[in-house]
Amino acid sequence: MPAPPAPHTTSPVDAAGRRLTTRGQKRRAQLMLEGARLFAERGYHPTSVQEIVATLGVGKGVFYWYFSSKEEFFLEILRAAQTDLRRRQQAAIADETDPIRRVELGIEESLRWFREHREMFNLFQFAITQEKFAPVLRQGQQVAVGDVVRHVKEAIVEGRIRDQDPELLAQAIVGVMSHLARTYLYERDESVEAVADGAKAFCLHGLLG
Amino acid sequence: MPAPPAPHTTSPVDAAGRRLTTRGQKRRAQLMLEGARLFAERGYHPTSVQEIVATLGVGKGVFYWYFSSKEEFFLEILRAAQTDLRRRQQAAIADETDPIRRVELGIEESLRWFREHREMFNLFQFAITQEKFAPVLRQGQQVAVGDVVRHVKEAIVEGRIRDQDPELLAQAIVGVMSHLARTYLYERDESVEAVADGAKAFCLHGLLG
Amino acid sequence: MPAPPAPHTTSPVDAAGRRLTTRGQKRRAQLMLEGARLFAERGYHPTSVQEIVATLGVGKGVFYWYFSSKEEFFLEILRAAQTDLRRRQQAAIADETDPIRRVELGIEESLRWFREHREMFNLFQFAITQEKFAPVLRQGQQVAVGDVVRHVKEAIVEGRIRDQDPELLAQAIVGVMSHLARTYLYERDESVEAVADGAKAFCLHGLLG
Amino acid sequence: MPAPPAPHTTSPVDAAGRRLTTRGQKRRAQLMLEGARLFAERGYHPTSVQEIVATLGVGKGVFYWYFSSKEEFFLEILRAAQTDLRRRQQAAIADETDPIRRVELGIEESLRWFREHREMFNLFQFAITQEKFAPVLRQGQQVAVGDVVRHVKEAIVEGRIRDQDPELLAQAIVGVMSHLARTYLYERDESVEAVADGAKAFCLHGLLG
DNA sequence: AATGAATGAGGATTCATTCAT
DNA sequence: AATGAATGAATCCTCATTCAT
Repeated sequence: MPAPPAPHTTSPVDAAGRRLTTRGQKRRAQLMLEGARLFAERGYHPTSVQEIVATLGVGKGVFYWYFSSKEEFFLEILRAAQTDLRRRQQAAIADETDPIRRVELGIEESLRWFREHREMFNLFQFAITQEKFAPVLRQGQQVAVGDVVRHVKEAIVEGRIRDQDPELLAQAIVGVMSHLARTYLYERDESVEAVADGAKAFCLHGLLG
Repeated sequence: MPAPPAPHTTSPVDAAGRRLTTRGQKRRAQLMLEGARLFAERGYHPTSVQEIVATLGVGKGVFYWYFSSKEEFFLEILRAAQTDLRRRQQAAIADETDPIRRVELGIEESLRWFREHREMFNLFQFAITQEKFAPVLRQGQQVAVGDVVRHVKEAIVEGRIRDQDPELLAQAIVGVMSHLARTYLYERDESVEAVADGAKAFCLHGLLG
Repeated sequence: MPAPPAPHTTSPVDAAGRRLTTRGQKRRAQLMLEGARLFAERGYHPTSVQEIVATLGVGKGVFYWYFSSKEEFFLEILRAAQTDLRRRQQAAIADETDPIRRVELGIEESLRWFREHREMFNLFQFAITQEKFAPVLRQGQQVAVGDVVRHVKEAIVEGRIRDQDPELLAQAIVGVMSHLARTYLYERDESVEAVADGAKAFCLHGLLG
Repeated sequence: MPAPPAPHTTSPVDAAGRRLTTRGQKRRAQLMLEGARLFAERGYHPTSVQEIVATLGVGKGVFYWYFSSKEEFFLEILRAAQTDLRRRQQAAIADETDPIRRVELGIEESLRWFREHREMFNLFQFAITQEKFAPVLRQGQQVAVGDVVRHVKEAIVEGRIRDQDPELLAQAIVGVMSHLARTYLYERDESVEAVADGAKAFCLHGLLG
């Protein structure tokens, strides 16, 4: 199966929708990086636009040149992160044909990504609780679940997984992964491999298996 | 095994630590109920103290008579909810001696509680993302995990569960439960029983079992 | 010259003008004492009625039983202090016939009183700057100046003081006294005697004398 | 003796420490002028930031663009006034070599300054009673006293003033001056010259001289 | 005489956003 | 593209005062 085409990402634009120069793209990216960091550290509401631009040593005008509002800015961060995470997952399983291995590789790569993007975990978790942001999050998660569902279905067809609701299984996997990521990756700073092994074992065999 | 004594909850006090009259206790509870509802609906930061008291038709001073700050108020809500959830879990498993059944009953009862207290789910989720509130949440979750760990250990001793890190197993269960609660209980409004069955099956047997 | 009759102090009343029981008088005095202390320590505005009653461990109702408002309460404190100071000055000079000695004794006794009532100094100073309270203060100071003026006039008649505006001299004396009290009595904690000697020397001879 | 160089005043900055444009400096000065006026008229606490900005017809944000807090704003006013007063005193005595004349010129010029800056007198008086502001005031007063002390010492060396504690003398002079300023300059609206003459006479000769 | 509870106007401060330059 | 300045609604919280009991 060929790797799916890279998701069509719209090229970065300013608040008025104009395409950006190279320098402009750098600024925009800088803002999003810094914003994600600060939002993760202190929360969305407690972080002011002022703080974000001050950290970069620029004026407030810059922010509103690139983003139409704080809310849109945050959404943009969420979207970009989801896109990036998905790309990484896809790349990780591209060469694997065994559906169960694909699930395992997906878990591993996801944990690796979350390890590298600590900030985003809290941001996702927060976003899901706010009506304004939840839709974007849900959509992204649905995509991720959809990916897993495909593998699970394949494995059910092959008779390697009991015949159950594939989506429920996929959701459960996502639940295990994200909770273990928070607990072991962030709170206890354990290695991706250790956590991934635990997650894979539990997801495949449960308590009794 | 006798039901454990109800945890000694300190009697409600006002912002200055004075004990409350019956009327006062009622007001305090009213505020917390309404506060939880509003925080869940619109978020902690977007909900103002003004809105909370306005909903009850009382003056702003009332709020600060009972709570020293909005932050403390929120913490109080979190603590009370955790205490209540735990009480319910304990009560549900009190008469069961089989450790694996205990885990199952715990899952069921937790989902039932979350179904009845929709508001609290989002609140917990949000709280865990904010440094100010996370400690309280983590502590409560640690207690819950500790409960599960005890059952799992027992079952490992009895040779009914493979010998693995009991805490990791417990954490995975919590992860499954909370993610399924969000997805199926809240977003899709399914029945507690259906979700509980799915959760139990996954937790006990995993994908392959 | 006979000692003037003790100033007719109206007997203490509650906020509605009713005469007080012995116990009531004690409470009232307690409140004023504590209020003066707190007002001096943190300022009039920054000190809340709540704090005053809390220090005495009583409810807010008590305060409003005895005083009709915070403002009136403060005025009452000022009046009582002025009355007390004057009584002490009068008593100190009662037996002295030499007008210049009388001025000296007045300076000494005033400094002694201020030493014993540190709180009141700041309160007076503050009150004089607020339009609401200044009239009471001015009136009290005018009385004090009037006392000195009488002695000075007498001394001028006797030819012992140069013929100048007696009030200006009296005011100057008051200025010296209060500034030296602040600087040496409070800020540097020197003895009443030392400060009094300095004040007397300066007031009698000036720089050149 | 050449006039000392004007004290190096740091150029005005906004609340975050950034240097200001010409327009910004004007605004900042405007705010301080208006603030001093209002604080003097109604007191520090009874005057709200809202009132200050409303008087200038600007938004509340303007205030916090230039000053980090109401407290800091007040301190800034105090500091600026003290600096200005000192500059005037220095300028007034620059060309005079006789130490006693210097004291006299200092008294005169100070009274003139206070006449022109009625607002500041009350502000100083108030500030000295509040722990938050007193340090700044005391420091300024210490500088003023130090100036006088120098002249007095010189005069003592020349044998023109009796050998006494020069600082006590200086403090007494300050006391006379400020009390007479309040009484005659403000309450009775007399001329600077008349008050200055009275003050000088008293300070040089005292009652008896 | 006294308390706990309530009121609600008002205070300092923040902050997303806009605008002139 | 970017800045400094400005806006003003909204926020949390305080506090003098009142009231029912």
